[in-house]
Parts: sequence; C-alpha cells; structure tokens
Amino acid sequence: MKRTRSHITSRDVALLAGVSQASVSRAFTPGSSLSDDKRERVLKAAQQLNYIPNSIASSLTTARTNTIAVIIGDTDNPFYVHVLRAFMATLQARGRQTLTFAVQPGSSSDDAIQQVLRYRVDGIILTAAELSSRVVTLCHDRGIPIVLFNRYIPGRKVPVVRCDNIGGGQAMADALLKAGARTFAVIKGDPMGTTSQDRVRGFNDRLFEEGLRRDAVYEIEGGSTYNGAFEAVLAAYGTTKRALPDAIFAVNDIMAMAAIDVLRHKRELAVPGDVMVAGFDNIPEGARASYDLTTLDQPVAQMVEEAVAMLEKSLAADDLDAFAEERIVPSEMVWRGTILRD
Amino acid sequence: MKRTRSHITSRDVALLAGVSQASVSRAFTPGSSLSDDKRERVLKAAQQLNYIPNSIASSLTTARTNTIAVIIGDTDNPFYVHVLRAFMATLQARGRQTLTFAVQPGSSSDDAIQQVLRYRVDGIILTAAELSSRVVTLCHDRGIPIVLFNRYIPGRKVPVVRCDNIGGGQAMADALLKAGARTFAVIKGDPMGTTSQDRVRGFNDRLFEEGLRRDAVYEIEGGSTYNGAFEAVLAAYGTTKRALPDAIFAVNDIMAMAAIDVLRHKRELAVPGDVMVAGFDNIPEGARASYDLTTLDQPVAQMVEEAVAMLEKSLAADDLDAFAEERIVPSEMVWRGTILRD
DNA sequence: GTGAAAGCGCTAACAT
DNA sequence: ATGTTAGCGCTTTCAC
Repeated sequence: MKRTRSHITSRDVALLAGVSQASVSRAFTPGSSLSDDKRERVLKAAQQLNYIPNSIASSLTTARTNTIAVIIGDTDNPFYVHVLRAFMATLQARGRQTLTFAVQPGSSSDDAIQQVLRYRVDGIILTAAELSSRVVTLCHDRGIPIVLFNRYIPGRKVPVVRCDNIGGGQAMADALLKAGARTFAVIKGDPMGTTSQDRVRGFNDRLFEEGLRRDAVYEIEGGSTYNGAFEAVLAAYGTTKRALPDAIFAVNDIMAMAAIDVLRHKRELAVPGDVMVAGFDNIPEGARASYDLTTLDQPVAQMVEEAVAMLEKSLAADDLDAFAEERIVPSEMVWRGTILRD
Repeated sequence: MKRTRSHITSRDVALLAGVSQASVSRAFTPGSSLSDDKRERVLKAAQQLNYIPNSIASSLTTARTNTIAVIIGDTDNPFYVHVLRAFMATLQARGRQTLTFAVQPGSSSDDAIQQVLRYRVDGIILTAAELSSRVVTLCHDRGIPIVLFNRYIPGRKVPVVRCDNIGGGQAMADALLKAGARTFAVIKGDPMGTTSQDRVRGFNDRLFEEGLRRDAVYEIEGGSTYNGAFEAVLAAYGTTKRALPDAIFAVNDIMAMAAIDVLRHKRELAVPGDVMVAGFDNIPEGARASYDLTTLDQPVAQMVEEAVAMLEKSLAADDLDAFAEERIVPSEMVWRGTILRD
C-alpha cells in the first residue's frame, strides 16, 4: 500500500459533516459549546474518515503540548527504573504524554534539557541526573516548570520532592548500633550525587556522635551499580587480608545486594551471622527470598504522586517561583533478615 | 519571575541579525544554502537571544516529528525494561525523541496507538503488548511504519524482529534431557502472548518427539511475573503433596528466579541438586551469584539495533509493505549453575 | 544566495 | 450556537 501523503484534516471532516471547520475543532474540545446534534454529526463523519486530530497543529496554537519530559540519569539502578515506571503510569493516567530522556551517567543533563526545550514540553521532571543552575533559569525564563526528584541544587530554590536521606542514614546507624555492630563499612554511590552524600553523612555523623572512632567506618566506592559495588566489595573483602566489619551499609539496595552476593558466594560467609548488611530504597528485588534485605523504604508511589501534583500546580500558575517548595518525605525502616534482631 | 508568554522566534533573531526570517531557518537547517557569513551572524544573534527553534512549528510544515513511539506492555518483566532502555539509548543516539507508552497488561495497545497517532510520531515500536491487525492497517494507511519486537500477528505481514522462541524451547529440552531429566514442569507466561506459547511449544514438542509421555510435563501458569510464578510454584510444590520434577523450565528468567526462591527458601531444596531450573532471556539479574541461572540468551542489543534499522528503512521508503520482513534471531544457551552438567 | 509569500492544521477571538 | 478570520512559528517554493 502506497503511503498517503495527504492526511485527513478537520476540513475534510467539516465538508462531509456539512459544518464549519471550527465546529469540528469544537466537537473534539470537551466543554466547548456545540449542539449535540452537530457534535454527533461531526463525530460520525470523523469516524467514517478515520480522522484523528493533529495535536502538533493544536500545540502550535495553544502553546501546550500536553507532554512532560522525564529525564533519568541512572538507569542502572533498578530503583530509578521503578521511579520512571511510576512517572509514566501517573502521567499517562492524567492524560499526558511522556517524553523520556536517559542521560549518560557522568554527563550533565544540560544537553538533554536543550533538546527537550525544542519540543516545547509543558514541564520537566528530573531524576537521578546532574543539572546546572543555569539550565533551571533557562527553563524558568521560558515558563517551563521543572520538578526535581531526589535531587537538589544546593543554594537554589527549585521545586523538589526528595526523601529524607540524612534522616534515613541516621536511622540506619541507630539500627545497626542497636544490633550490636561496632565496626562498619559504608558503600557509597555516585560521588557527585547529593543522595549518596546525604545518606553517608547522616550515617557517619550519627555514628561519630555515638562516640565511634573515625576508623570504625571503612568507606567503599560502589559507583551506585551492582557491578561497581560487587567489584569494590570483592577488592575490599574478597580475601581475609582486611578484617571484616560487623555491618555493611550500602546507600542503595542494588549495591547491598552485590555485597551480599560477594560475602555469601565469594567468601562463604553468613549474612547476617558473620556480617550484617543493609540497604536503602526498598526495591522489590531486595525483598525476594534470596536476599531478604533489611532496608529503608522510600515511598515511591507517594513521592511520584507529589512530584506530579507539584508540576501540575506550577503548570496552572503564572508565577513559577511561587511554587518552589521542597517536599521532604521520611523513609521508613523495613526489617527483614539481613540485620540481627533480638 | 513572571512567565513570559512571548517566546523568542526566528523572526526576532532575523531582526537582530539583519537578515530575513527565512535565512534564520536556513541557518538551522544543515545542508541548506546560506553564506557562511550570514550563518555565523544568525547563530550569534540566536545565542544572544537564547533562541531555541520550535520543533512543533517545524513539524507542522515538514510533517515529521523526529519522534518514535515505544509501546511496552510488560513492565513487570525486567527483560522488557532492559529492552526499553536499549531502545531509548539507540533512538537517542540517532538523534530521535522517544515517546514512551506503557499499556496495562491484558488491555490492548489499540488505545495507546490511537493516542500516539495524534502526536504524529514518525514510527512505532511495539514490544510485549497486544495489537490488533486493524490498528496496523490504521498506521499503514497513515504512512507510519511500525516494527514489532518479539511479537507477531499470525497471518499478517508486519515488520518484526524476534527471537527464535520455538528453537530456543527445543534447545532447552535437549539440554535438560541430556542433563538427565525425565520429568518436567514448565512455567508458562502470558497465555495470549506468542512468545510464551512458542517457547512452550518448542519445549514440549521436542520432549514428546523424544518419546516422553504427555504427563511427564506439568504445566504451571506463572503470569510472566516474579510474584505470579512464585505463588504458582508455591501452590504446586510448596508441600510434598505433588512429586517434584527433575527439572523446571520457565519461559522467562524472572519466573525461573521465582521458582528457585521457592525451592530453596520455602522447601530448602537444592538447585540443581534436587531440582534443575532453567529460564529464558538472560537478564543480568539471573547471572548474579545468588541465582547463577542457566538460560537462553536473547541478544537484546542486536535485536534492538536491527529493529531500529528496520524502522529507519521504512521511514525512508515510500512503500511501507516492501519492508515487511521478519527477522528471526537465534538464542544461545548460557550454561551456568542451575542445570547439572558432566 | 537571499527575501517575499504561501501555507502546514489547528484554536481562539470576533461576529452574527 | 456557529461561521469567519486571523494567526501560532516554522519550511518551502518562487522570484530575483
């Protein structure tokens, strides 16, 4: 079948239905005034011609695309994949399109935003990716609201939904201390990411507050990925050279799972018997029987819901900066089998 | 800062650069004839004004959006999440935008396609979701190429890239037979999906060819998800009521992992000592030490690459049906630790 | 090589 | 309630 270059337009439908082109437009616009009789005739004609409104043309006049860009950095971390899925579902349920951008870890989101701006998306959601303050200004100048998810730009007022990472780190320190641990390893994630930094900070600070010596905590660079953490933990504890800590805290679940795999399968150690392990995020994968990971839950559904609500609010507003609120959601301990409990 | 309703347009740039609006357009169109002198002046003015071309307007005239819709059904299966990631990366690398659609499992993609058509995407990639033949026609009539990934519509000629699922099923039957298994369970996925059907068919047919009795294979509905398979396997083998098979073949890795978890952690059985387990897909999660799953590899990167290439070819062509080719990629055994081997 | 002018398909005043 | 009209910001002839 040859490709038909002439698409059916509202004009064709108008002609067939015997109404003006504007009436066709109205027939497809909920809430516009059009007699039921005419609306029906138009819809019938449209059906007959297989007419589908061209939202590109519509966007040109209305200056709204009904599309939200979701920019995601770390697709190697299942947590952010779950987050992406949640955003897609939530946005779709609200009748919006999702333009997805994956930015390479390490590289900044700035180029992606540039791309996104061409497409005149109505709003931007940014998760797990770097972003310069300059770009936020660029978006704001264009009236495009942007909501950060689990990221923030220190010293700038941008709408943000994030987990209480510092508080979470502290809670985990308390939990591990109570479980009897006195020596620790902490597996860090992206060195530039505020998320990892804050979790480590909360964890360490609480430990030192409780009187632990600085050398009671050994820090490992896990790179936020399973493989990165696996190699790093293997390098640190793959042999008996370095003394094992009582507990390992990984700033995300996927790295905690890597640590467990190294301990159990490379060293034949028992978790939590020989070493306790804890993560952060509460991804479904960590809940499975093979890991049964004790962790801190980030309420993804709620956070995503709030981020979208925040975006919608900005969308409706005239003054973007009025909504530069920061929503910090607490995390909650999920006790499972990788920490001893009496 | 107040939202500026008046965006910078090519007209503004033209004014500042002292050229015609058309020249601004040309300056941003590679390969168009414009003197270097003028192009430079335009670019400088554009920079100065923070001008970003409006691709909505451009799309209206060119009838191309440079956007590809990726429709994904089963986001519960990590395999398809990896596939989605691969598509996003590949498309982005080719300078295209990705409009992502997740359709609820069970519901048809038809509504999603309808949505997508409004946005005048240049092409559609469909993975792991139902699709009616009618809709394919709808797309073709509009000149929008569609490539199916690991799906096909029996009796219709649509461009498709898929794995040799029947052959894979056969190979797995051979492998398990050679490993000494004589009684089996097979965990099936989406009952309506050709992927699951074909894998089961290949597996069973080979078994029966080799003289096994029909009751040597016990079929379990796993619903394609971890949780679905976990519950189903628990129901079937959670107690000692039903005799264990020598081997379990799950039509995808995520269900195989669920089976392993039930066997090891609910029944304290050894895999592969007591029961062998095998999957299909070769997702990274299955390779980890906790599972070390023997499986069949689907070359995702290659398949995605080919699917996009196929789409690009259709995009460039006038006659869509000329490219209704079917690319069937073989899968390959990945021997790991959940099948006995001598 | 470059500008003027005519749309692309729709929405939003503005009339009636 | 409904038709007419004027754009939205670009690309693309068509002259020059």
